[in-house]
Amino acid sequence: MSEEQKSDQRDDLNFVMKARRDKLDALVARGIQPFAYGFDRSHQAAQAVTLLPEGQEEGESVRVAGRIVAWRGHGKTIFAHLADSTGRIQLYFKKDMLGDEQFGVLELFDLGDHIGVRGPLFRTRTGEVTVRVESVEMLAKALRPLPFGKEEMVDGKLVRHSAFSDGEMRSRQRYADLAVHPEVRALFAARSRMTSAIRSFLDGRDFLEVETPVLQPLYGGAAAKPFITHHNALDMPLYLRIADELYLKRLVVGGFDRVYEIGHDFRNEGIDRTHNPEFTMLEFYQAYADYSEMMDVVESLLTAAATAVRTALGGTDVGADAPARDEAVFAGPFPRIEWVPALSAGVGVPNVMALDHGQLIKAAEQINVPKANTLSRPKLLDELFQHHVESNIDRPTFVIDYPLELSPLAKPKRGNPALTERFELFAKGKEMANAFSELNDPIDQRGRFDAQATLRAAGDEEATGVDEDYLRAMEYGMPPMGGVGIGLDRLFMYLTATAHIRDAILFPTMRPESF
RNA sequence: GACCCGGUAGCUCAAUCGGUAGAGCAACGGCCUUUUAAGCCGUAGGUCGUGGGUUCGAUUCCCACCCGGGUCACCA
Repeated sequence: MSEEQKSDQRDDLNFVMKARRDKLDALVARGIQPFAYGFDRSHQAAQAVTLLPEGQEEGESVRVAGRIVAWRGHGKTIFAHLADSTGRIQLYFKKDMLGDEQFGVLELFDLGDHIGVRGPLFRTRTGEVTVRVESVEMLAKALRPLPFGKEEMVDGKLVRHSAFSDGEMRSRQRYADLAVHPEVRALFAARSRMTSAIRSFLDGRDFLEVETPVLQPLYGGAAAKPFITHHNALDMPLYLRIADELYLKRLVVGGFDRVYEIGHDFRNEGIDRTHNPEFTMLEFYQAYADYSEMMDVVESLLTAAATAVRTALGGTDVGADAPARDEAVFAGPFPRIEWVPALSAGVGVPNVMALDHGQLIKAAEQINVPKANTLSRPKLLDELFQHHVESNIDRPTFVIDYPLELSPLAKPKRGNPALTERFELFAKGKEMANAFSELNDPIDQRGRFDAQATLRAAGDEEATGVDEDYLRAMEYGMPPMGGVGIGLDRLFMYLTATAHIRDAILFPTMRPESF
């Protein structure tokens, strides 16, 4: 930055920020360090409030720290609220108590400043537990006003006035969103608890958490457009992974019978209510298990995740209608319905697989699938299934035994090679998990890779190449195994009834702002 | 990518059938020693998303673009 720009900086600030800079200067002039190194807290806010038993008027002295979130001056007294990660506590400043000099410094305080205070607890006329402040320290001056709204309790419900509600700004400036919205913090805290619970669940079943490459020379394990980057020293392209699958299964070849990974996958596709270019995927693989064993695992895992979210949300206002809050939703066993009979019943025919292409197009047109006559048979079947079955599923339900033509990565079903040993878990009409008895025949696998390579050569960007290294691993002998993939953003959205993925991700991908 | 909606003060919003804009909160000054959307009096604060066009005059009408949202397409 040039000297010229630097000197101009203050002139560019709006009047609100100028006033705060002036206060900062005034603090320094009075010998007060506006950005402290620490503060010796005795209690968190929520904890301090509980220290004064009902009926007691005066209590012990506490030291609490946090952000000023409300400020009501009355001349020679001031009431304020201080908020930390646990909650808020009222502060009472009195000129007689602090003395002229300390009380005068309070003129230089603003909403959003971090301060630390010390003083005894007491109960105000209205019964609120409050700190009678005997000393106060500035911990960090806020030079930019936070978009605080005002709050009011109406019939026991919190009503916000002039709240920070612009969705774009809340996503871009998540720090501000979190700073002024305790319920947003509660939601993301619940997400963290959900992830922890999933880790504990898998760890408890002897799964090993591993880390596999995000930068990959070949991408695979799903059908999606990748992000491409370049490694300078090796002078070669690298892809950001679209799935963890192939590396995790290499590890099972290596003798780790149960592995899982929680990490980001990257797909270079559109952004909408349920898609973010990077998202959190859980994949886990269990040697010697088939898909029916994995259904039991998924059922327990989902219940553990829901319990964690329910516990974390606790008494907060977040997600009153969240499925996680209703224990009954997760009471097992989850219903299991077979793909072909379910769809046949939905369409109203004895066996949907017996329909020819023309009949499928007709059925698709009846439910207003656009350009139905241009779609392939698998795509038509999928459209029909989404409409007649998926969208009607409310409580967690396993759909099992998909047609082979819809499931190129799954092993054929024992006793019926037209089907595969595959299940998907659905809830509220959305896919929660996808799992198979994993293909472990390297000859079959090579054939499927070759087919992909042909598609790729024909211009299908989502088709993958032949992964010779993965085939080599499989040729060494890959035990049979069950594998499951669960998109954690979507799982969390379901559990908390969050409608937009951007509200389930702390920093969703957005176009950059110009500054 | 297509279509629709939006972008006005720090925040939440209003208005202008074309004559350079208002409110509440926040801010600033004053009064107020138990308030809690504190109150009362006063003050200040805006390149009306950006760039062009039409016009005596554009925040308003037209065009393009940027940013966001929605619907659709895409995403097995």
